[in-house]
Amino acid sequence: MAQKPSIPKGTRDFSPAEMVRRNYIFDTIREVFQKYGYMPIETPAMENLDTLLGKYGDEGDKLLFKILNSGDFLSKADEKLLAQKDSSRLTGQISEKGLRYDLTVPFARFVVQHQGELTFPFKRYQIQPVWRADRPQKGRYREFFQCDVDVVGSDSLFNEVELVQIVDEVFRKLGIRVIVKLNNRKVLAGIAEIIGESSRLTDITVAIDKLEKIGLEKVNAELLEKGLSNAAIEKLQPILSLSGTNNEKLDRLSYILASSETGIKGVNEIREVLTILEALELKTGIELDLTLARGLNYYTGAIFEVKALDVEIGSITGGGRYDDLTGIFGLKNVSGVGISFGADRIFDVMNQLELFPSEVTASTQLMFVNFGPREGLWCLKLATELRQQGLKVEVYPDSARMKKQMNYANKKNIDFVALVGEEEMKAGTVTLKNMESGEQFSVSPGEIAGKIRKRK
RNA sequence: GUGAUUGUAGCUCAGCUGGUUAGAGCGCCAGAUUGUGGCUCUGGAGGUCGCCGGUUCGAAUCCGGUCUUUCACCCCA
Repeated sequence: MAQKPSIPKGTRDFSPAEMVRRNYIFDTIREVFQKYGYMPIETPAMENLDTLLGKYGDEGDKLLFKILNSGDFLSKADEKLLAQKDSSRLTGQISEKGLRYDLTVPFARFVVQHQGELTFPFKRYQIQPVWRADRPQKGRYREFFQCDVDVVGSDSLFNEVELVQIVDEVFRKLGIRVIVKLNNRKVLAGIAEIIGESSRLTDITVAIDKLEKIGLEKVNAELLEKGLSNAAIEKLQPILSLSGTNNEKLDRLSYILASSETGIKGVNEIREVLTILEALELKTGIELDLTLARGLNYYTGAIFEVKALDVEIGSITGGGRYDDLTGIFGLKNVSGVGISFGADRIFDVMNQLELFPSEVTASTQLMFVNFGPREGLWCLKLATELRQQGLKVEVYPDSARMKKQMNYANKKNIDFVALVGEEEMKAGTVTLKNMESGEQFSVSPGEIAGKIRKRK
């Protein structure tokens, strides 16, 4: 052992057992996306740094993984900056590429760059890893997968509705009970407006987003610290403590926000989405939650978040509408709305609740023990036939000691083992052994498939 | 970026206030059983005690640094 191998902080290997489960989640999500007419795209792991910088706020810029230029990158760097060890300013000279931070910004870039080839409204999904140089902690990694669905080029609220339908269908298929939380940035903007703190919208949303986690008092304390007036915080209280059914909340809100044009627009949008959803009779519960803010600043309309009902884990899916994401890349007036499924957290939820169906983890159904070249070849032929009948079959590659071969089958949880030695070949039979019960019988090759299928 | 925390065999961990050849369980390999896995028994392999430096006659043990693990904050999926 020369050195202990390891992987970078916050990254993970996935074992076969984990991969079949992860793929089950990805496949399920993909299938639903396609059912609604969304098509897959992929973008490079790395983007030009100027595509990424400035899109996620100062905090986000810090969390970008930057890629060193190739070659003698230092020779072109500014001597003074080098001498001063000014890393932040030096970065621009020695790095021009970075790993993608999310899928939404690369998607916006994609839309602008390929606008001539696309048909709008453009519906796409994208399942790829993203990277953040965050410090890892519970349920947070430096490399993780996002499953995004977005539609751009349509202002219709039908799109919001459709995304909720997709959420409903995905989680129903996976067997996870969830609640969809809905809010609207326009409502939040309206609230900021009527309490006279329009310019502090971001501070307000970041603070009230924590309401559930840290409580009303601490939220107020944070708002005060951010420089909001006592009067404004006072005015905010009845809004934060709003309760009742969705409709009751909406009625109260339209009264409170009456003087804010933006606020009322937001209320109406929520009302319309909820009304349509009601007509569609979804299984998933939908709750208007004013404290739902989501950090991402580019959201301008609806905001979604999905929480699992049976596990404490935070949100497992989230998204919203952004009116001008492509604007920064030079394409104006293209509105989009999308959501992102958090595959890693969904995985954790399903594991905890043991929701993975047994077929998902099923391994090889039949393994032929290898007795030697002649027997092996005979088995290879039979295995080929059985595979054509849809069975999962393998032939042990080496004529190793039988104990070793049986052990392999046992460890791999293989259902049946077939023994074909000299005797069986002469008699034209196969000795089939059920690895679970240990029972063993002699059958003809034609009976094998039936015996194995009967077990299910 | 801030504050804690962890690191000893492939894995999970023990190793008392520094003292001789660093242990256990599980796993692995071999045998009991040369065409039969899981159970049992017997034997065996496997460790520069994360790394670098310091204190000391002597360091897995104490000190400093560094990396790593986990957790909270910031932020976020």
